[in-house]
Amino acid sequence: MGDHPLSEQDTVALIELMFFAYRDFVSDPDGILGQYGFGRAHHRVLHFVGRDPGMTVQQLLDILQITKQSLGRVLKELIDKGYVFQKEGETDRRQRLLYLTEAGEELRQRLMGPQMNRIRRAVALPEGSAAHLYRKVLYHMVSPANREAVRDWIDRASLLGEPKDGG
Amino acid sequence: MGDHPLSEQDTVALIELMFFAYRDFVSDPDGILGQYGFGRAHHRVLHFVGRDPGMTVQQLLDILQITKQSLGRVLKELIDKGYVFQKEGETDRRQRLLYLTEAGEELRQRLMGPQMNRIRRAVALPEGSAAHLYRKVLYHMVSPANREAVRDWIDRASLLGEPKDGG
DNA sequence: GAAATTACGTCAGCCATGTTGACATATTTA
DNA sequence: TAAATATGTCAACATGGCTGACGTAATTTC
Repeated sequence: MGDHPLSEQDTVALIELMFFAYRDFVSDPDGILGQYGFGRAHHRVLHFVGRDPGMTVQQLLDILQITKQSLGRVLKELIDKGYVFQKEGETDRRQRLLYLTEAGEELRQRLMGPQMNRIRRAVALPEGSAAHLYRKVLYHMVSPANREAVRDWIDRASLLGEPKDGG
Repeated sequence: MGDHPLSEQDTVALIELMFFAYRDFVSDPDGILGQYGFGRAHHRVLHFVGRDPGMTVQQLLDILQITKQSLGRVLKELIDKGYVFQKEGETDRRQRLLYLTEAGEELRQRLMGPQMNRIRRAVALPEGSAAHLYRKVLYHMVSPANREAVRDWIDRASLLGEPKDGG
């Protein structure tokens, strides 16, 4: 079942939909971020730190796949403006564990709202269980070399109900 | 059926997958583009012009949703390096209709190859008809205000088998 | 205990690609 | 003839990537 490859037509349509969907997907947060003098890069940091409070700088770099210099710039701004703070690691005092302040968590939620609505709207189709399939499809669109890291993140993140510390 | 909204957990996982998937989705073309001294912006122009040869500059602007100054820069480079050429409109001589040269079409195909593989791989799941659902999901992730334009594009592009002109 | 490695920060400069605002030219429409 | 349209271009600026180099504190290794 289902190993008829997609037609060229259909495949190209999906490529283009990926472009349009992503463009609009990030447009809501972009508008909010502007009010704070932030950009997309700040959003990513807020999001992932909020999901995994106490993560190290290196862990964040691994997820974002950018250089520490790029991260440094936005991280500094988030800290200076009071949305993120750092704590010295207890077992390894070289580490600067990352946490959101209350304002940071509020902003993170505010940014996530429209995207959650968008996802829920998109997945709430008469066909029903679109969510499961969609998740699989997006997962398989990640490069094989990155899948373990992505799966680790998703698995680990799903365990992070309560903040570990840092208030 | 299926109007139970997605759990917060699942929704956030999809938001993150969208980020990871898009990041990797554009990574293959990025590598190729580097060899030509081009970037993502050039890719978009090559792609859409190749899909709709003879389109006007304004049509391209509407699809990309960028300013004409931004487009102007990359378009000029693509023309100077011989991947795109322009033809005066026949009915309206103010227009500069856009076409790919042979080199442009070759590069476009080369850039599209890895993305087609990626989509086909992602959609070829045991569940079978993921493609249809996936298309719907991505479509519904486009902002309502943009859906008509996106649908128009997809519909129109599906009719463009043969180039209209321009050799 | 000295040396190497690691985690992190920072300075400086470069590049790609988006933005706004202003202005010019040719052509079409009213 | 006047106004609107399609396109191009100049200048300045912002964001967020990048490389390369260097510094410091802490940990690990020999």
